[in-house]
Amino acid sequence: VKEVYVNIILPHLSNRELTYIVPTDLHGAAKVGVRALVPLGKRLTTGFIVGINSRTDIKDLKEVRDVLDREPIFPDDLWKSTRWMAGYYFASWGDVLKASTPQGIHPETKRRISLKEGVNIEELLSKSSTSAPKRTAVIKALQQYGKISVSQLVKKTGVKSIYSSLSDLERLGYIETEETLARSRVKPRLENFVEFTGPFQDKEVLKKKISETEKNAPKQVAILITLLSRSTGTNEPMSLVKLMRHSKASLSSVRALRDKGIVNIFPLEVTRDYKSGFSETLADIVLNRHQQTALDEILKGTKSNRFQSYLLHGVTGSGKTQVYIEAIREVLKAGKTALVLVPEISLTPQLVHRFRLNLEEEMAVMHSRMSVGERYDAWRRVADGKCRIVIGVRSAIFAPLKNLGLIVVDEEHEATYKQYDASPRYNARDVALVRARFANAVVVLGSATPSVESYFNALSGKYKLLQLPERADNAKLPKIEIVDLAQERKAGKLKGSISVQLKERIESRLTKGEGVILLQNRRGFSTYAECLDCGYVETCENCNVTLTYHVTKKHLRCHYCGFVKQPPTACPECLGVSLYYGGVGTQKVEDEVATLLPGVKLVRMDLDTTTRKGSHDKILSQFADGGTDILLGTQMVAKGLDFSRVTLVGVISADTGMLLPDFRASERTFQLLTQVSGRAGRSELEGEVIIQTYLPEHFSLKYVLANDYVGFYNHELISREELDYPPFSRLALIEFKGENEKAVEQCAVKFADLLKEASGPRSKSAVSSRLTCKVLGPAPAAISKLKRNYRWHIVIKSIRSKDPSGKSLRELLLNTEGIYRRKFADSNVKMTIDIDPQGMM
DNA sequence: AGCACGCCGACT
DNA sequence: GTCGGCGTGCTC
Repeated sequence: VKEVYVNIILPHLSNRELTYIVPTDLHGAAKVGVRALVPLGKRLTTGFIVGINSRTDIKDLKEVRDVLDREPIFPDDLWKSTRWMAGYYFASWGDVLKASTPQGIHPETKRRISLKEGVNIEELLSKSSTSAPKRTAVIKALQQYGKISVSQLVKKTGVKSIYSSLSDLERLGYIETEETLARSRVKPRLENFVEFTGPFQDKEVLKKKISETEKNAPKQVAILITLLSRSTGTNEPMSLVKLMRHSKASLSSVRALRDKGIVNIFPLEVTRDYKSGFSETLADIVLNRHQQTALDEILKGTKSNRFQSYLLHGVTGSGKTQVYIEAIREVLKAGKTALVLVPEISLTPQLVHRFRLNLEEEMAVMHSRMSVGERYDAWRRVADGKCRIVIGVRSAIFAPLKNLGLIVVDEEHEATYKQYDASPRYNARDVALVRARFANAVVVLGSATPSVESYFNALSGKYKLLQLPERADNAKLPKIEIVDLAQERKAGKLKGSISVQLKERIESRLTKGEGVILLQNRRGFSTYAECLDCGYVETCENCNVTLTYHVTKKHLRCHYCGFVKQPPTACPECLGVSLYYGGVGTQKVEDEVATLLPGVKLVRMDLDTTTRKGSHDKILSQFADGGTDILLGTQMVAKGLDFSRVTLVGVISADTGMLLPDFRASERTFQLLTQVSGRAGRSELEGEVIIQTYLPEHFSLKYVLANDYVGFYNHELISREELDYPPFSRLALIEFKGENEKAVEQCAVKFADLLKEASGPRSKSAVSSRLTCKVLGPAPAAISKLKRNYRWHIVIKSIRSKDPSGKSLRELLLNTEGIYRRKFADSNVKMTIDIDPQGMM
């Protein structure tokens, strides 16, 4: 009998493949791309088969326990994309594969621990309480929580390296462990439905029955009428919950009808589907000249069945969405599928809604607020080919669509496409280009304010540039005006953060019944709390940042780690009692508006008011139908909203992001201000924008004012070139963090030394990174301490003209990382590599 | 990640 | 010698 071996990739195990023997009965089932259940150490876990061999030199192999899929669960283009990601982003392929499948579909054994029956705990505790604190903590936790997993036990006790204590306790017979194989934890959701039984599907029979029942059971009649009106002609079953709600009847009434044989109650599988509470009616839309030209170009690409990429640069309100929709329509007609990426679903309810109205096609919506079950359902519907359109956030790039024809990346400049907090640290926009290449599909990157990198690529011919220079409904672009706050202050006219000019404009718009949007890109009340006597500023215990005062909760809070404390009654340094709440957050603006314009209905939209599911929709629909006059918020209010009644946009302070220590600070500011300005005047009503600033001379503002994207781009490009920043280089950010400040610094210094050695003028490396890479740092990060961890950064700039493919950067990093891990790595210091980082804070 | 193993200091 | 804590390194 021929032997069969498989190479398996497991999450967390870097990129090492492990080899297993395939038992004869699984020979047919083992294929590349399917998952296998395999033993690892003393547990069972799920891995991906990435190779099949008929021989191996490795001895004492374990056997594959089971094969979990009949066919590969990824289409080929996605499979290849995940492998590319692992290489490009320095992630383990296993981590990428895990990130690209819904949680809970990979079976794994879980160990659960409990106290053994009949053990004298008191005796044990008295014996070990002083000499063995860890054991004591474990026993007490088990006493309190019963049977729990090791990870929970670690959380509850706060004990690190718990395993030796556990094995001792087990050996001594105090505890026992139980291994359970958790099969897929997510299950299809079942809901009860109600329908008429056979005889009562006849209307005459039913009417007779209704009049018979009328006198003694009014509730039952209400149910029957509701069900009848809902299922006219079709006899379609109705959800039990809905039926009860609409007929205001109870379950017992429905049951009574079932017992009489009039209705059936039965479970049906339902998919947990995203429904936006937002509504809008479908207008008859005819593409204008520019839209049509752009669409025609895109369709040339889709018809060629070859990879092609486009940058759709359309001013705010130019109707990019309609171009996407028409392109998708054609792609579907050709029997292919489409993927739409958006920065954040809850911020773009109108986009999703417009897709639903325009395309009569099942679509899967994937966003960050979905439950595990919802994610699984959406993923499965796509994998089973039940829907051909996926619209979703960053991780939707992993949607298992087969026969992919088009990927749209809306607002391609948005930083949310980059995952920075966990491996794989990928940018979904860039992965979209790679995936489309593998799939021979078309990519459309859309934005009113393209990223400098993308516009550069478009001008250099890497992408085809498509322009929508006019607003779709002939609306004019808004008039933008700057208010110099420094001058206002000097003239003694400024009290608080709202200038006289802005106040007057708000009043005049409100008297006309029009809507106002106010932007202040800081949440909370004040951004710092300072003692007026000695200058002491309240800072976070865990992070090197100031605390924000929240007037709603009356506490100081850290926006990075969530640390909360009460504001001090006296200064802890000098015992002074005059605490000054400086810096302006949305809550302070809210207060000022209430004082300045009494009686005005304002709603605040920021992270603090939108934590609950559906709160976005609520706030927005209220504002849309005139229930509120002013929508005030952080950058949330700048994105994707399209309300015709908004005629005035006020920017409380344009300066919040301008001076951040990040090479993209100007770009971010330009984008935010242009985007928020675009919210004003979207129909016949002309819009105006007031931007308040202490830096009226800043070049970003000048181009915002002139509505001159290209001007901004040209200006910014020069400084990018001077400083070797993207698009002239590719960046790698290497971060070191840990609780021991000295150790973190030492690791960073060591790593930087290795880098400089390898990339310096005397380097002998084969593909020399000499002169192609520049090393910056090591230096403490801008936020030098975060969640108790000290942080140091190294930045590598790989010059594109000398290293176009990034090959020499990769080599430099791989070699250096190897030496570092072998010789210098300190387990108390965590090192991460972030390729193409978005923020460098 | 999850787990075992082995080293080392404190205590018997 | 033995026990308990902690760091290191392997998992086919």
